[in-house]
Amino acid sequence: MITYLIKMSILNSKINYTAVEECKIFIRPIRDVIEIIGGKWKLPILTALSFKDHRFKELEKRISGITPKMLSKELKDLEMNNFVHREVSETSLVMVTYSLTEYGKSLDNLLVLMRDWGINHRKKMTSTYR
Amino acid sequence: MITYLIKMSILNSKINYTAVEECKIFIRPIRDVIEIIGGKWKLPILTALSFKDHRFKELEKRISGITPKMLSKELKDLEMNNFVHREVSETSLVMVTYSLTEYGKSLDNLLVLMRDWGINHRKKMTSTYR
DNA sequence: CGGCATCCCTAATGATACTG
DNA sequence: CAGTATCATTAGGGATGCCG
Repeated sequence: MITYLIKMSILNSKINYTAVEECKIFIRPIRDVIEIIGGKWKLPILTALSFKDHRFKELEKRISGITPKMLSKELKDLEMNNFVHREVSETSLVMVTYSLTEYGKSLDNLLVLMRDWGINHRKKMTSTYR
Repeated sequence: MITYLIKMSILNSKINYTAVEECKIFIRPIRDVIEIIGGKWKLPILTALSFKDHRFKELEKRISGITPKMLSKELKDLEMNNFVHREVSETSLVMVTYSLTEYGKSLDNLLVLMRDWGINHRKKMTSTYR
């Protein structure tokens, strides 16, 4: 029988595992993270919202190059994951305001770690090859 | 004049920043990370190599669904980033062995954090919507 | 204003066959 | 065995225009 063991570590442990484990236990949650913050526009949107709440049009103007279609799609994704709050207030015109949720802000810790790792990696790569 | 300030935090600080800052300082390194471990096959390859060194054909068999073309490409990427070491030894047949480098193993810390965040997020999402 | 619907294009991946 | 070459497919976005 195959023994199913959960590794606390992913790459440093010598515990055997099956292809199933490889996929489900380690990879899926990491993929989730990548899906959540990956793509071309998720991070620009999140950082924009971290500064202040934005209306749809404001975001569109601030994030240069984004189309309303993509903005709409990405905002929906972020809202579905509870990172972004969407609030409609009908004055005379339709007005929709997007804001970061507390949960959205809690992404920050992870983002900082990823950023620092990335900065370090880039340093390493550029210093190695010259 | 616009003041250029580096935020230690990404989403929790109220310091203003320009679109340039948004892109270059925070987003690019995070994108780097995503590019390095993203894609369909990078993580399966890394986890496979973490267990033991593999030859090309072994990886191809172990990682179900991958084509030699993709395997070759992904291995090249990983090698370029210094995560994977490629060693050719000519016995009677051509034999190429791939292994994780120490630097590749150092990815582990970050992967564990991402995984744990992802697991937690998935829990949160499934408990919320039922 | 805040979006959706439609068409379109390219880059990434897959399938298959082949080579040193 | 360890890949490469070629063709076929697809999905992620862009461009544009329209609607409540």
